[in-house]
Amino acid sequence: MSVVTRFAPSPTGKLHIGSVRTALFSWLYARRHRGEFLLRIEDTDRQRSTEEATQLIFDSMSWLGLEYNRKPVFQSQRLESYRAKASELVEAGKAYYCTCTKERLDAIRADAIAKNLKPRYDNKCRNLGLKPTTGTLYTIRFRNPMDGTVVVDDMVQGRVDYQNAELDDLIIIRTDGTPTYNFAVVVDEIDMGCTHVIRGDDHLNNTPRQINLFHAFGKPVPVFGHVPMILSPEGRKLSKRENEASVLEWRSEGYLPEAVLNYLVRLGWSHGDQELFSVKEMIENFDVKKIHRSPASLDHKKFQWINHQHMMKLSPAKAIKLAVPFFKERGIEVDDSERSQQIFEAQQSRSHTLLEFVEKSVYFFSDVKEYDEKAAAKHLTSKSKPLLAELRQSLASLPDWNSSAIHAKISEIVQEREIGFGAIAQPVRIALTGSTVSPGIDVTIELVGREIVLQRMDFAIEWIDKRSG
RNA sequence: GUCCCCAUCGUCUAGUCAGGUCUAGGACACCAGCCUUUCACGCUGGCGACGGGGGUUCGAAUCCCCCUGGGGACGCCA
Repeated sequence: MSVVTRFAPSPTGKLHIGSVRTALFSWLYARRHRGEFLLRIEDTDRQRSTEEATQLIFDSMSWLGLEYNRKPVFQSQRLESYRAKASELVEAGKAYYCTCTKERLDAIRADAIAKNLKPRYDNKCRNLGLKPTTGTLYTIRFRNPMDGTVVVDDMVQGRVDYQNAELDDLIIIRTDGTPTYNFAVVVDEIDMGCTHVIRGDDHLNNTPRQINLFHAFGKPVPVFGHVPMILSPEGRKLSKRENEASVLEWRSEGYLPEAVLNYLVRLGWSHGDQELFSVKEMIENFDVKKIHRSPASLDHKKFQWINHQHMMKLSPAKAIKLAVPFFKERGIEVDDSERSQQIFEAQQSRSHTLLEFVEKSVYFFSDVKEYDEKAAAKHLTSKSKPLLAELRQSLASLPDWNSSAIHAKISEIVQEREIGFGAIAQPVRIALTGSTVSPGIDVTIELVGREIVLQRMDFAIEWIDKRSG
């Protein structure tokens, strides 16, 4: 039988990276076994589900390249199926109508907690044989077995046993006719033909209930794999409110989708000592057995390093294409010219993210508005002024405008005057970029372009005059 | 409270299932040095962990028990 996995997020906010990782693992598992990967939107909670959140899920999946094989399934469009399935169970005596009010349920729950007992339904309606009547609110409850053991044979967690006595009769259809989570999931898993369910380990405790439901339907139970959660850098639970919990936030911070996947796949999973993976390598080497059982914390520095490694593999043409929107946000139009690509190549080893590349490269594309104060005070002085002036004249008449010719010219001046390379490089760097940080000065001069270089050097010389005068 | 899961450097992890080759390996970070026109990249070296206590065994990071610590579940949320 071929493998079918699925990702089933609820559209109630940002797409959490913990969820994204389970999506990745499910996707990887399906790809690895040449099976199918499906998407299901769990939107039965009408209060909390939103269109925007649904769109966010689609956007995240497509940005990451996590493609699903069929049209997404929306639980909200399957309400009739759930009701029909619930009726089936009632007719078979495996579920029953319950007229207990929310208030009564709250009361017995409060009572149990007060007595330090596990809160559970008291089975009041279990054997009443109630029939639905118009005018009274009722739910449908699953008749859970009273005794025996449910075994979860988990791909990640191993074998976990639960006593049926620990479980109670869960509501499967609410008073408004909508299904509850545990029920809808089982019906969907059956209808969608899911063979493997990989999800967060916060669902492990739901699994025995769901297994009983599968049994009630007489259907095979899928293979489960419960993966641990992702913790914040402080080792705490990652709240949905936190920005770093959202993948799309990572996109706007300039991270690459393949790097996000690489970072996430290494969180809780390993393949020997290998740190860097292409998507192809992940698929080839993915093995659920190697998923850790313990939760992992986020580490931004390592994420940045991984992103940097992927930045180094990026072709200049693609990098510019990806960076254009970031420049645009800053009001800078950048084309895909040869020059733009060379600028990326010059900055590639200095950029952890696309955003960092853009922020460090604005002076190539727009005016230098001001100098770094300290740097200017140190390097733009009456002492460096004649050096700037001499280089400016040489550059103005330099026959070949390329970095090696520029480098040769600077070397010439430096040798004549018997000074260090930096004595001239730093002042020029500040004149051209406003700061002490840039690619090699020869490359920087070349890529800023002759006309602008001359302008900025003139301005720097004037600036020195004004300062000292 | 009850049930369930987890526990190797600061972090991600290898090693745990089949105990010895582990005075515990790799990566990120950090520190020092090299390279050097700045910043990076790169290179070299350093710091740094088996949560605690009992067992079993000739031998335990690896197996068992207890403790501690962390997390999850116990909803007409998912």
